[in-house]
Amino acid sequence: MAPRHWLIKSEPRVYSFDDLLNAPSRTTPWDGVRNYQVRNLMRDEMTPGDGMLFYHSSTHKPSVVGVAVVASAAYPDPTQFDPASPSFDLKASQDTPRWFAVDVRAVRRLDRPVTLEAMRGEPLLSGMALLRRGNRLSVMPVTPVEFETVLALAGEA
DNA sequence: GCCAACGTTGGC
DNA sequence: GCCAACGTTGGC
Repeated sequence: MAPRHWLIKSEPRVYSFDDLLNAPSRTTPWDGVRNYQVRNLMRDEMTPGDGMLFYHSSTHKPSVVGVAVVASAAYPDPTQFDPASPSFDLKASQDTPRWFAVDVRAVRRLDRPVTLEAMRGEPLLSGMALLRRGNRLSVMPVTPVEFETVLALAGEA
């Protein structure tokens, strides 16, 4: 199957694209996801090599700031089993994990971040899941055209 | 800090 | 299975 594309949101005060660039092997587990739609996307649809747009939310100028890649298949999110983690889930067990994570690796920072405002102004992105009213998913699918259009808005060929 | 939108929970 | 209450997200 052709590689798919995704957009992942993160609050930069919590975990920024720079944090990912500075992580060992520029890779981190994308764990702590506690939304079933997102869980299903990660578990059932993500494939290593899928391209990702890294989006900073809840900040002055919400923007896509970097490109990343899915770096592992989905695996049970260890934080669900850790009573010390804020993402601990009493109802999850090793036999029947509820939550999944994938590893995410930074590819490159965008020369020019692509702001939410800029994306709203681009007709090719009019159907983008991120721009739909009321959408709050932290991971969502992006079409190949949308992916390339965002890169074009960032000044990349 | 406000508030709209939406997911989850739990009583019935 | 309904739905009100509550919590969270995230742009503004």
